Amino acid sequence: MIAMKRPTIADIAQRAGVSKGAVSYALNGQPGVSPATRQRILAIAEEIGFNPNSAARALSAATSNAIGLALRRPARILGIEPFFMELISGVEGELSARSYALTLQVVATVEDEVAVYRRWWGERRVDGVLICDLRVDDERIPVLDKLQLPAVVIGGPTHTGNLSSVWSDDAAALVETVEYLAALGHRRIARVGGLPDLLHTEIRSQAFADASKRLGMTEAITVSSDYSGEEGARATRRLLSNSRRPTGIIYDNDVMAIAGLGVAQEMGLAVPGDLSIVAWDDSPLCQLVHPALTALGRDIPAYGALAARTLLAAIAHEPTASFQAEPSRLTPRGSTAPPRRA
Amino acid sequence: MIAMKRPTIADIAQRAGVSKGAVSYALNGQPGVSPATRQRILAIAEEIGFNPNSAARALSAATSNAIGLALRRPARILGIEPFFMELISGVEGELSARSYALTLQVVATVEDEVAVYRRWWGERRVDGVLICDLRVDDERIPVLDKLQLPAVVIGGPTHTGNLSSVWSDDAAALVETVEYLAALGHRRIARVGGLPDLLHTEIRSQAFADASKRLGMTEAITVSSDYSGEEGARATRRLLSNSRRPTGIIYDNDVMAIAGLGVAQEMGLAVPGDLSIVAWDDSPLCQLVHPALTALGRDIPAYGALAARTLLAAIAHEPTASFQAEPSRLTPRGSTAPPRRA
DNA sequence: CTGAAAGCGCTTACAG
DNA sequence: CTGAAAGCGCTTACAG
Repeated sequence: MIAMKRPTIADIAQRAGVSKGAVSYALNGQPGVSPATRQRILAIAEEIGFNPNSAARALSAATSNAIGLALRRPARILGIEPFFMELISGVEGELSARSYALTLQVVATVEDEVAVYRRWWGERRVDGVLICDLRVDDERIPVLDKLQLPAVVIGGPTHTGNLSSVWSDDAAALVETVEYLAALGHRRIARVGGLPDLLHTEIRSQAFADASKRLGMTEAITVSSDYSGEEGARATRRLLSNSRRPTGIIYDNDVMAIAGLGVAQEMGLAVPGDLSIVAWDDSPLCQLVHPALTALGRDIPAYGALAARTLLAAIAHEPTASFQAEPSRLTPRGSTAPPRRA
Repeated sequence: MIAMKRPTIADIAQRAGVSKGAVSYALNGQPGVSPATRQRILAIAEEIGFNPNSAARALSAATSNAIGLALRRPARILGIEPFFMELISGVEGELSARSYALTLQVVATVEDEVAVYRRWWGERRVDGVLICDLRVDDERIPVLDKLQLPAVVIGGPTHTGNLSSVWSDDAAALVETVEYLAALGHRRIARVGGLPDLLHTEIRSQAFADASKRLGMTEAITVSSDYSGEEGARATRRLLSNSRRPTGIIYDNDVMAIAGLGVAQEMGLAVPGDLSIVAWDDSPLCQLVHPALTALGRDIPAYGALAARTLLAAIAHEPTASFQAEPSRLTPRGSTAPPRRA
């Protein structure tokens, strides 16, 4: 068999006895062809297994039908956080329905990340990007704004410049958690927070401080970390070595919470008897350990899908806004209980 | 400020006083321009921040400068396995040096996966693809072959049809592990394997059976699972409920090993006293738990980089071959010890 | 070494 | 409703 040239709209036009323009209109659901002609064209396209050349389409329509996602975390940490893969699968659910592709890039620094955006936009590789890990004073925002690259922030809702965002109410979730621990009888609680310059860390820290003060907690400190297990373990060790150690700890991710559980066991403390543990971003990991971890969870794929829809709307120049996803909900499991009387 | 049109080679040509063709040659390092002209063109391109339109380049060069990766795992499982993110970061290290992009797609079924390949290739979205999770009788192989879509298999080295592959010697790693457990004094060991229709599962199962027989193990059974924590826990419970329970278990991934550790603790068995645990695909997760897990690890980013290089060579029509990556190496930690005398 | 031109496969005004 | 044609921004033979 001779290697066949891939079919083009010219082939379809020839077989249907119409112009290439008519084929284009028919294929794209545009007006300009009669229903009968459209049917015929569609049937031929289907029959010969036609797929439009994305480069040709991109070149003439000035649209790439791809969106970009740059992830700036060390591979070591990226891999063990289920968050991103779940987010990605939600994003793709939305994209593939419209034949959009996702271009992914792992970057090391914010300079690299910004360079990737410039290159992608300059090359017309993507029609827009999704931004993660919003910072309090985020240098990406002005760059994106200047570039006029359509972008949606996953996070916020403040500090997003002119960009739309999708966000969930972390403060509310944290208040719910502190109230839950207070109701169990905890008076000394701590929090192992994520990277301190991330906006959502700031929001959570503030909510934690406010809620614990309001509820009459005698101590309520936040220790910063980088989401890695090692840092989570180190922070836990420091907290538990204190003579007035906390009876409950809230962790900003699942990985650190699991590391914290390991440290407690290593130090001979019973969970939940001596220490209650709450993990943010519930994931299957939380149910792998013993006891299973009480966790704050949300539908991350739905969050990603919302972000993708918002970005697609921005790309289509539809009026967009910032959207609030559902807040994280607390699922009590075996790692939380009233504190044992000293 | 007026929104500026993005610069094209025509702009550069005009400013340099040469033809577009000369600009193209200069930019792509082709012969056909004098060193002085090339310098001048490059300087102008740099100055005005020129990036070639990827669609135009793709259309005329019939190359997309992107490769595709379709991942077929439920989002739930994909997220908690560090393997893929580490693989991806290794792949990208190789791609970004050559300005190649990675197009990622999460799929649910093999039919969807094959449909994605057809569409990508039909649309000329990608120049080649990387294939994971090779099966014993893999329907993707003949499709890719027929499509003439350049592809490299991550896995093998057998059952890859005409495709090149990168692989590591799982059998050797498993033999090393069984020998290690035997040297510690274990006589009854078990294995919780991955999906049974994956080729590497088959290879590991065979090696496990052979090695344990050769070393005089009285019992050495493999239980199949799907890599999820729930299945790992269930398999562990079943194995440990046996009156002649194993004193050591090898798990095909980290997640199941951690779940198994949880089950042992739940059943009141000491690890490593009553049960030794070995995890495949060492990851930071293995050091999160207490005791830390003895694990088989390899440099996954390097594995991904090798795969990317091989695919790029295949795309460039360079002669390619299958490459063997380093085998997994065993890192003993706290979860393995001589079995306690019953 | 350089220029002029065709062509990649689409989309989209513009005429009929 | 349909056709003929220009144009998107590159690459690449083909002449000079």
